[in-house]
Formats: sequence, structure tokens, C-alpha cells
Amino acid sequence: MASSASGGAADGGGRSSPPAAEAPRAVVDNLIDLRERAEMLRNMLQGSPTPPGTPADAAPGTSELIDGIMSSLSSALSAALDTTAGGSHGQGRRRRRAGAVTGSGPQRRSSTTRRRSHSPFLRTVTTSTLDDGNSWRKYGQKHIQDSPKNPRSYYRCTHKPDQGCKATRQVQASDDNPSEFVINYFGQHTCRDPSTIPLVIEAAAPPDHCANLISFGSTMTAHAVPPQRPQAFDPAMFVSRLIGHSSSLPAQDYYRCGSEEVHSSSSAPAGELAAVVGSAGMASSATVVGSAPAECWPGGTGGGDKACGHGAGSFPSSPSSLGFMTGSFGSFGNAGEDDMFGFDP
DNA sequence: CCGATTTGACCTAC
DNA sequence: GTAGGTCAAATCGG
Repeated sequence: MASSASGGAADGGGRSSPPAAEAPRAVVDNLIDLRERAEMLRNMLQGSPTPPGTPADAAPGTSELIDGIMSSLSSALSAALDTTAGGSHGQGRRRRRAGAVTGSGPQRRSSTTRRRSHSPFLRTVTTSTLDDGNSWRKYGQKHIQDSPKNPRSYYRCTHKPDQGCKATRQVQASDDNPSEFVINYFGQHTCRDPSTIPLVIEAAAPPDHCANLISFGSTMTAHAVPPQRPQAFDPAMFVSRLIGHSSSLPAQDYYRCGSEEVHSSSSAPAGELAAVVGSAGMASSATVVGSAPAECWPGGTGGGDKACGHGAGSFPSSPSSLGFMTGSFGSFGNAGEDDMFGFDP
């Protein structure tokens, strides 16, 4: 069908040459920072009553959740230190200089097509929803060598055209388990979705230290946190928001980080920093492997609540989830360049 | 009509 | 030369 004679002159857009050498250091710093904050969060939760908006049954699992987070962070941190110490290998494929100057024809494309020479910023494997809380637009699909059966779908942030958001992700059905999807995230959201600008609302009765209730998701206020129906916790959403900027911790569910391991998938390069957050007792299972190898994208804010459709399958979109986080996440406010929690209300 | 998806071509890294 | 990533015209759907 559509015999598209693609040949339009495309004006390129994103070119980014990240300082690969500095990245591991920033990753380590961020991990340390994360761990410290998790510690603070635990202390605060232990010393304070159930935060507003938290279902009663969520309290018991909270500390376990945080313990799990901290364990994962610790192992991720050691992996990161390993990586930095051992030098870059694995994903540190040598990069050819992009001096490709083709000089003919009006249909020459500017050098925006760059093969990824680095590992994903975040890698998740999920059997549940592919909605990670952000809005994606599919821009391509391809059969790849690795798994001829399952094409890889390419998504970019919906806000790339208007806001230049550089976040992209790749979705691919797992070879082993077709009902499983492997999602690789590249880059961070630098966009701000007007409909989903996170709210920062002070807790009604803040504990001794300042505790803020941060609600993410739609334009609803934080008081409207309880959704109509319970949603399965999707670690992919959790981590992608956590790292991507707009953290989401569905308040209605209680979950824990049970396992920690270094996920070494066949495609994951050695030395990749990884952390696994598993959900226990949920109807859907998912594994999240966060990796922050060669690059550290500048932080940003944003987030949508619409999931783009399909690719290797039909991906259901789910309503945006609302969550809460408590603690003195002071640095959310400073969208520092290497702050993974660039939070800019 | 407009925005999202599909799909073949283009481009670059390896 | 090949594989992976992106572009953009065509197409689809609300």
C-alpha cells in the first residue's frame, strides 16, 4: 500500500553529544543521593503517622518498600562503582565520527539519525500496562536481528515538536514470553505537559521536618488521590517517573521491593548498572531494570497520562495514576543538570 | 479536520 | 554491507 516516496527534506532536530566520560560519576552521585533520600523517607515515615492520602493498609508495607529501594540502590551503586572503576566497556562502543557529508540531492537528511551506542537509561520488562504515565508517539517500527519475531517499536515524547523533549523509548515483545514487553528508555523528559504538571501540596499535618505531599498525574488535586479502581502497581511507571522526573507512587496500592538483582539480559552490556524492583502479590508482574550507563541526561519535568497505542501488540492505555511521596525532597526544586529529580513545578 | 499510526526509505554506526 | 534508528508521506480513526 502506501508507496510513500519518502524524500522530503527533513530538518533535523536533536543532536546531542553527551559527555560520556562524566556520566558514570553523575550516576553514582545520583544513586548516593537517592539512597540518602530513601533513608530520610524511611526515618520520616517511621516517626510520623500515616501520611494523608495513604490507605491504612499501605503503611505496613511502606518501610519494606523503602528497604527494598535502598537495597536496590545499594546494589546499583556498587555496580555503578564497579563500572566506573573498571572503565567503560560493554556499551562503550567506539563511536565513529559523524563527519558524514553526503552532498547530493535535495533529499539528504541532516545527521539526526544516529545509532545508539549506549545502553538505555532505563530498561523495564513488564507484562502489564505499558503506560508509564508519559505520553508517547510512535514514530517507527522495525524488525531487528535479535528477535525477528517481534518487531521493535520506537516511541518519542509527544512533546518533542513543541518542547523539544528528547525522551524516547523502545518497546519490544519478549522472545521468551510474548506477553512480556521489554521497554528501553532513552533520554529524559524535558517537557511539561500542561495537563499533568505535578502539584506540590503541603501535607495537612507535616511532621517535624518538612514533609511535602507531591501528587502527580492529572489535573486533579492531591485530595482526589483515590482513583476509581485499584490499579496494579507498575514498577516501570514508578521507576520511569522516579528517574524521569515526575515520581509516582500509587497511593492506593501497597507494594514492596522484594528482590534485587542485576538483570543481565542478553542484550544488556556487561557492566551495566541495573536495579530490579519487583512487585509482589500483584496481579501483574513486572521487572524494572534501571540502567544509567554512559550518559546522564539533563533533568526536566513533565509527564503526561496518555499512552500511545501499539507496536508489537496492542498496548492498552490506562488512566493516569496518582501518587504521593513524602519526605524532604528538597532537591526536587532545583533542576540541576545532573539531578535526576529535576522537579520544576 | 486534525492528530496518531503505518511503513518504506533514508541515514549512520559498526 | 548490514543493522539499527529516524524521517515523513500516506493512511487511519475520532
